[in-house]
Amino acid sequence: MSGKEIRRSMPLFPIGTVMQLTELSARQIRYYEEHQLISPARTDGNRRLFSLNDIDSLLEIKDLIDQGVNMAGIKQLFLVKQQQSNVLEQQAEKAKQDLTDEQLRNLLRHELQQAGRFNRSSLRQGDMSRFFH
Amino acid sequence: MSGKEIRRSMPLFPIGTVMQLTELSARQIRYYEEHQLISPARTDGNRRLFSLNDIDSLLEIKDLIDQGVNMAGIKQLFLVKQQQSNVLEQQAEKAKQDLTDEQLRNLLRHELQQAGRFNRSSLRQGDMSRFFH
DNA sequence: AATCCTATGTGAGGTTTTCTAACATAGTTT
DNA sequence: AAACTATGTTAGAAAACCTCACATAGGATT
Repeated sequence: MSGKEIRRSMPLFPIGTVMQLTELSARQIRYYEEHQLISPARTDGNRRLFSLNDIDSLLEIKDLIDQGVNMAGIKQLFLVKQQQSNVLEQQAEKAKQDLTDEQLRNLLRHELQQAGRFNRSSLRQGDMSRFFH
Repeated sequence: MSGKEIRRSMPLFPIGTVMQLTELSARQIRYYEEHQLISPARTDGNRRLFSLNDIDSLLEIKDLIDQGVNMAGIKQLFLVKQQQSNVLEQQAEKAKQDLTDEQLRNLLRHELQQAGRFNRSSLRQGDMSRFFH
């Protein structure tokens, strides 16, 4: 959960924009929320505001639905994927603890070089990088 | 005008989101539009939709206003900057025409490697890269 | 000092967008 | 055939946004 994730999770888009970006109907988007596949933020006035992550999820949902997966299946897939990334994160964390100071410096340097780029670790291919260069 | 510019100019955000992102009032944003410092798109229902470029411009406007520059000054600055980038683009275009095929292949390869990253050529320092990693 | 100008605040009245809730339905699944 | 799933559609209400108009503080101009 570094800075970039905070940014990618910023609530920015109203449902109308998301409809166009994803080519999903409002009904579909709300239905997926109802089934807890996404959890868009709300304004004070109770209107949904979606993040880039939400849009990624919706595009992923759309793909899976096209492939015949139902709500339950998608939910499970999301769960697994989340666990996976948790495991990877933990491993990375653990690996760091085993490093020498020298190695750690190298690692940090490389991570810094990565900053400022898109680097989604998604199973999908064409995610939001389609919309922002 | 490559693909990425199309993306950065996509109308996405309603004024409410832009207000929060820029900490400008709706009145201010509309006033700057009235003075043609920005030209946000409109929905079918006549609501403004702002792009990432619009938000960059607004942040730039805000900086300049803080520094005491008035509307006319900002307008001139924007004009100059646009001319500048036009010149740069022309130069780049001209340079390409003078290249050998070999050099051209190299150039294209490098440009492709750049794809998928943010690379604003703005005078400002902290632009939208603040919001998206 | 009186006036004008610039940038912004505020409010009214109207329209668009979104909200929830309900009912409808074509395809599955049981 | 009955039930379920995913989606469409509609209605009524509320939020967000629109334009236009008037107000005003602080600078600039006369």
